[in-house]
Amino acid sequence: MTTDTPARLLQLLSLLQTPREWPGGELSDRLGVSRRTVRRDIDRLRELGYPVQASKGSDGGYRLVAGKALPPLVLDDEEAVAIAVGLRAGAGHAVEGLDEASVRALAKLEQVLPSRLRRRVSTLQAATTPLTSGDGAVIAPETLTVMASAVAGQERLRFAYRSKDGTPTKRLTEPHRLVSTGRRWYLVAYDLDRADWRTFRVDRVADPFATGARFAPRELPTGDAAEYLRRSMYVRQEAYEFEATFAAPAAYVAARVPAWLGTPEPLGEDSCRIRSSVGDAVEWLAVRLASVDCEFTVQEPAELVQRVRELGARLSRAAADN
Amino acid sequence: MTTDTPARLLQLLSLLQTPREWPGGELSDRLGVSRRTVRRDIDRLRELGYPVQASKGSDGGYRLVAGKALPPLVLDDEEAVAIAVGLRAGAGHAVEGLDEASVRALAKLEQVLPSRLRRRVSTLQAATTPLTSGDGAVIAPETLTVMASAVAGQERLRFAYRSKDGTPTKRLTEPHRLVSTGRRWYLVAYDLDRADWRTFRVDRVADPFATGARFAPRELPTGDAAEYLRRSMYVRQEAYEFEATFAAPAAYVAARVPAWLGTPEPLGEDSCRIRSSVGDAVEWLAVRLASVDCEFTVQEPAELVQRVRELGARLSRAAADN
DNA sequence: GACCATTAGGACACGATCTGACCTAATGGG
DNA sequence: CCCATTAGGTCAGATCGTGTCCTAATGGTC
Repeated sequence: MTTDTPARLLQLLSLLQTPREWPGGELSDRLGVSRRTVRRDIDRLRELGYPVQASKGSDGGYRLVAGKALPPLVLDDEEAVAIAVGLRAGAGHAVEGLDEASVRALAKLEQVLPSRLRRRVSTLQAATTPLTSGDGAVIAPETLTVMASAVAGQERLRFAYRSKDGTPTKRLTEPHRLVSTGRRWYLVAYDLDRADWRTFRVDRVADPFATGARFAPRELPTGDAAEYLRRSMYVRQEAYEFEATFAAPAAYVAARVPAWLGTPEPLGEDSCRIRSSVGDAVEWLAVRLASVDCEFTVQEPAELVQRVRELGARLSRAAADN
Repeated sequence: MTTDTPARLLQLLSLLQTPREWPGGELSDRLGVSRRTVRRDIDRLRELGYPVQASKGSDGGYRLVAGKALPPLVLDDEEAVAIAVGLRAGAGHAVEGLDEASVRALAKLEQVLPSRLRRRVSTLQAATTPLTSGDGAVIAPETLTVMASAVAGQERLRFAYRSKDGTPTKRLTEPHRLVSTGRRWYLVAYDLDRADWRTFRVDRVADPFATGARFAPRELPTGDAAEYLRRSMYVRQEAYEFEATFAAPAAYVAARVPAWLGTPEPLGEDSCRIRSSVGDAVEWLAVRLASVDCEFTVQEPAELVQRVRELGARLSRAAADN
């Protein structure tokens, strides 16, 4: 009665998202309108493109099914927190090509997340393994979401940056795009003080802050942000070539190794090899190989071999002592 | 013009969820109504509880900020896929107390996920490390979501179950609740053939299928599903006690170990100890300890010590060969 | 087969609501 | 100071939504 039609439609949408059948009578009770109006509302939703499936007969009812477009998701508190925590935990090591969308979704969610839920998210998140790039470079999820919002909103971004040799600087930028390379995050931005394009490693960024000042997007000289990043990476030669052989079928190994690490090529029935290039996360790679749970050998690089040897010795000490 | 008011409100809500400022003029253009109507719509949203912040002056505009309640999330395709993949990946090892909500959110999302996106999700998900309970027991995310839907919709659930000694059986149940114990998933359900309550390990379930037949919820004899599970677990005595000492500050270790594994207690400036009980995931625990990246020793149980020793020897071989 | 539940939708009348076109006021930035 | 923005009042007319009647069709159960 007092609630108007649009509000009722939203409420109806949220009810229908519960995975169960709703008889018209129950809906009309909940919404406080007549059955006829409920039918009309369902019609309206259908016209809007949300496919409401109806089953006739006794214990029939309405139910929202998969359609062409995704309806607005109506989440309860716990579900929202679960998604936020899940995305934060996964933000660093998500599937290739999906991490940017993941951060965008997180930014969208956190933009409207009530503060009480925000507190719960950060408490729970503290209980999880922190977001590390593999070699201990920790990225706060807030950093990523603030940056993603600034990119989307075309707002200038101010932050502190620790350059490669460790000297701290302050930057004022026009953020262009956030790019992830499997394990590391980069910001491609126009540096206003230096009057040129730069790429920044996100794990070296501190206290990012959207100034609120809008800017008109510039044309990136190379065209694509990912390609621009690849070029500037290429100059720095950040990759190691590595090679490891496993005494197990390729499928077995593939299932236990993240895809961006490379695809195992079969060397026979019970043996396969991965050769690929990887960033400088040699420490982390050793542990990852150990978790495959089969015999293996490492060929290159020397650093990795050395690291595996050390880890083996450490484990032997751990078991021998006491 | 042709779109009616509720549709326009939903559209407006989706526009405002982009993290940027929207001037009234642009909104009125996009929505195809007059500026005055946009103002009125904004008013309506505010009355519905969605806090729309407005900034005056040139380049001011509207923006949706965090309020008391969570507005319906309007996601684009990529964001939806990112969330689905993220939740699937995290469903097995989510933070304690959040996994059930996480699965619920996933079920809600997948219920309305268009089929083209569903395909993308499963492709991408295949590229990720599969969902394992730590000791190789793999759970398909579909299994969890089908079960969650059946629980929520009070529909009977039919599935194949591999009992402890490996014999396959078929079950017809009234699913009551899905419970996660940090690393393993259980379904508490009323088994119709056996006419009694049972708990099922989800990793032993195959081909779950909601029959569509509704049922009236029964009273669980013990009251709480989690408590019921705990009792039937207690009988089976599934836990090992373990103890490990690290040559690093407690904070350092805490940051590199999942919280459910236990909290490190400081033993001095540069040393700490974790003692806790854990399921039967000894193989996996050894790798996890190795990833802490500091010297450590393992005291108990004997299986874990043995496992660490083996892993050390394997790594030494891996580095020595070639 | 009969019966009962459900969804589906037409017709109509009354009232509520929505919209656009005018106003004026207030505010922030350059 | 000027220009952009948001904010809101008022009014007339059209539009829309609602509840109360109908009737039809369908699926399950006894």
